[in-house]
Amino acid sequence: MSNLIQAAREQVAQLTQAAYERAAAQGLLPAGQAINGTVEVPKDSKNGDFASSFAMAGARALHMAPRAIAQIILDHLELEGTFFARAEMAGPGFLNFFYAPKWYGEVLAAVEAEPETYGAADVGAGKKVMVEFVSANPTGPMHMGNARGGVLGDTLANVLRRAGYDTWKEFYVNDAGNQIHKFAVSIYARYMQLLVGEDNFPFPEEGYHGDDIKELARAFYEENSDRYRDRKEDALDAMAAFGLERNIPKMQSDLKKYRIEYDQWFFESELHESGYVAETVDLLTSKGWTYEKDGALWLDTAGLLRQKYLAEGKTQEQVDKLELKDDVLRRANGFYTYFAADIAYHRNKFEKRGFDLVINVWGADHHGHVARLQAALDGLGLDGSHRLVIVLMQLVNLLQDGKPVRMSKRTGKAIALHDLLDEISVDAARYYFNNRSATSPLDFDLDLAVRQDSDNPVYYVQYAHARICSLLANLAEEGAGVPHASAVHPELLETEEEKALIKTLAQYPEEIRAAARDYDPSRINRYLTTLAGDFHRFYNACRVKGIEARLQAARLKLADTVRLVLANGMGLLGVSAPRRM
RNA sequence: GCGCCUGUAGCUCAGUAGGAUAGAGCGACCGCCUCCUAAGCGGUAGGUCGGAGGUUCGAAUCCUCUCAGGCGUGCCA
Repeated sequence: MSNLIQAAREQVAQLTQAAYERAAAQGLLPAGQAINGTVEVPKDSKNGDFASSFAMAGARALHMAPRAIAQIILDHLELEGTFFARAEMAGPGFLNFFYAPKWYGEVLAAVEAEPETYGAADVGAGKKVMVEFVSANPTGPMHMGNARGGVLGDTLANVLRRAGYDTWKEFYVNDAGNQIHKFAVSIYARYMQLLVGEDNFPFPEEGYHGDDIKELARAFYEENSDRYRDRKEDALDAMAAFGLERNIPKMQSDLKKYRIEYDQWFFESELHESGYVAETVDLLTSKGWTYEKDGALWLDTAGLLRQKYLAEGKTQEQVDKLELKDDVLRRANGFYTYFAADIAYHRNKFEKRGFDLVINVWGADHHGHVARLQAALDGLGLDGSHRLVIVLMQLVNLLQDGKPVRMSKRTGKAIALHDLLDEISVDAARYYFNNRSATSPLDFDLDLAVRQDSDNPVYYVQYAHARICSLLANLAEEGAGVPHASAVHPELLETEEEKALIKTLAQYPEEIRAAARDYDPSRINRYLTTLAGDFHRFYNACRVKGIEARLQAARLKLADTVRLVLANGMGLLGVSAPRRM
């Protein structure tokens, strides 16, 4: 049990309950009442390390004033040998508990016992979870939205692993379907323009306008000359393959530079070629969820959603008010839609590969697809409503000189991920894109980001780490090594700065747990900023070098413990922990 | 119209499963290195938590209504 906050919280509840029972046995309080008081961490540490609302919550059941109850509980508390040195009554009847030195010592020992994996939780219980993220179309370079999604997904997967999940990172490559056709048509148009002149061959309005398409056409021309001039159908197949063969490795290397590596790149084309899409659609048909209309095969999305919403507790009246629409799975021309392939892909995740939980990181502009995909999986008996979690990420607003720049892959104006990494460090980019929860839109001002050297919060955290490393090196030169936790006298760490710092160290497992629970890795950023701040304040208030030996040892141990937790957290973020700056 | 997300300090955002006097960073202003890294620290200024009702000992947090912004509502992906 390395979660000492949780352990102490539970102890408060037990101590309070035991005191109540002792008082009740003496007839001072009515016996046998079940009272659910909460145990909170007060905002102001003057109000203790924990506050129990037992007396207020029990006022009604016990027929007594909260403060009277609190006083009786207080008189019957037995704190000998616990994590707490004392307790007092305050305000409307709060019972405030204060840590004993023993607890502070335990925190240092807990980090020492498992520095690399400190913070581990078992909320995942070994469940197999897939995090699918970025999954950008391979028809062009990745943009800022992909950069944010990449950091979010990668960091989330790291957090979930630490929280006890068996995690798997995946990139879904949309190498089939209509947009690949448009991709090929675009390359073909640029290719023909090379051969006959730009004005003599029209570029399709729906095509991809970016310069990267021109470069692909030129490269294709250099390999094939004019061989494909009058063979458009053959050319499209060849060009699609050519473009993907160049773009996909580029995406892989860009992401790798960004320190993102996947367990698997899953190709949509495999689902089509193996007949798995057709099989999945047939399965939906056999379950009665499809019908034919206008030559196309439709999914009864409206029916599936009604069933889903009623199961979630919406009333019939509420459901009737919704405007639910059905979706096409197979067009009249025999081609399957993206939606059909997506259902098949997710069936594959659950049924074929046995994932217990699937998390997809999507841009918020795709939110309209969440419910219908979950409902379709429900229709297959895969319980998508509970096992498929979509983390919707608000989009990145790209700013230049404080003004918004429209991002569009079609017009080719997107700022590419590899351009970003030419401008700012991977550390800065990864920290920046994880600095807000997914639900809040992120402004990215390129001019600011480039200038953002010392202003960037990542340096604040890294600086704390470097400072500690330097401190440790200085003391090592004097022969003062970091002591074992059992040799530290925690009662010497008595300033507010030292105590606040240790409490923040103890908070780490809680942050991991909450980040995993809420699928919100940006908590780790905020936590590290807090920890670094607490350290900087400690460092400013408490000298380490050249003081009394036992106190120096205790503070040295504290500083080293902070170093370990900073490095641990930065590891989750994929940010480096420098020894000097 | 309907659906999802968001309204908290000048700006960008937190607010831990309803708790005590609502916080941080940036920006502004005033201070702190003969001493372990000043990429740091302290202080000041700045708020009717979009608005109105309701639930209860207690609401930024839960419910209803309402206002504003973003996104979506394809036989595109």
